[in-house]
Amino acid sequence: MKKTYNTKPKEYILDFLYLNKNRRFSVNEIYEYIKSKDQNINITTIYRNLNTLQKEGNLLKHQSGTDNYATYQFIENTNCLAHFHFECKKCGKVIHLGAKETNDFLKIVKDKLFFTVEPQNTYITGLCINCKGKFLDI
Amino acid sequence: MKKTYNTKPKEYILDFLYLNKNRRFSVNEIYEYIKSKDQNINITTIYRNLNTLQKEGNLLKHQSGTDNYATYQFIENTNCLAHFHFECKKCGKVIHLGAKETNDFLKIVKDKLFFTVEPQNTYITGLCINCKGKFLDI
DNA sequence: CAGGAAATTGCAAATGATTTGCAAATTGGA
DNA sequence: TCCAATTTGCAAATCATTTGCAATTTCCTG
Repeated sequence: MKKTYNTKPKEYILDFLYLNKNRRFSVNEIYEYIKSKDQNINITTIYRNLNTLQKEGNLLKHQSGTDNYATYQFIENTNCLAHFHFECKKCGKVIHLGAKETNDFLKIVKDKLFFTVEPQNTYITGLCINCKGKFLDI
Repeated sequence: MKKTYNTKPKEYILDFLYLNKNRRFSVNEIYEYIKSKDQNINITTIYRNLNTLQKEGNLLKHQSGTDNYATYQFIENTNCLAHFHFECKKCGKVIHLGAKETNDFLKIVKDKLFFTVEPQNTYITGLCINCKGKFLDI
């Protein structure tokens, strides 16, 4: 097992993650956040730490078809193996569907299509109740 | 309305698309395909044509969190407004869930979570019956 | 079927996010 | 306090994708 050391860059990065649970953010957002705290941390360090966190399974990495940069997402609830997630494409809010409703649906998918879904990785986008109606530009 | 001209590069690109409906492919795959036909077409031209097709709504663009290149997908069935799609992450096969099952599920999502999904844009990944069991490297 | 405007292509260079090499600095246990 | 292992910062490299521009192609019109 590899040793790990606690450092100031890591600390600031984790601060950001805990302040921004469950929503997507870019590397640059972290960079600006840390700069706003008057800390001078190299963006390479942020990339490296995020990659490590992702490999350890603590962070999801997304890449949209339109933006040319990745976004990351720190999931609060680690007990997400058994349900779907819905993410509002406007505000980024993540909503967890109950395990029963998820499983009822997945059973239908499996029986009809012989298709096996891994719901922990499944984010379905749409609009939450607050943003619906406000959001016009597709 | 902008005019369009038919050209040899376009022709080869469309050939590829029709031969590879419903599965993800990379720009480089098209490039290699056209080279294998002894045609010399600049990769920039492929990029430009795919971008146009995407803007016209005839092509989906995906970007995974791990690969650092985009993939595209040419959807055969244009009547996909009312159902979910399941895509096998190994072979890329796309399966269409029936409209009834889709709507039953979306009704539950809306009633319970007040969340509105747009199913035509929803691709849920997992494993199809053929690939399940063969696929080990997460 | 020749002329010409508009679209498209090819090429080279630019862009921009992300990664890598390496030396210097930091961490935390002995 | 010492030291091996890890982590950081910096600069340069990488690599997919985009852009500028001149040359070529398309196809409509007379």
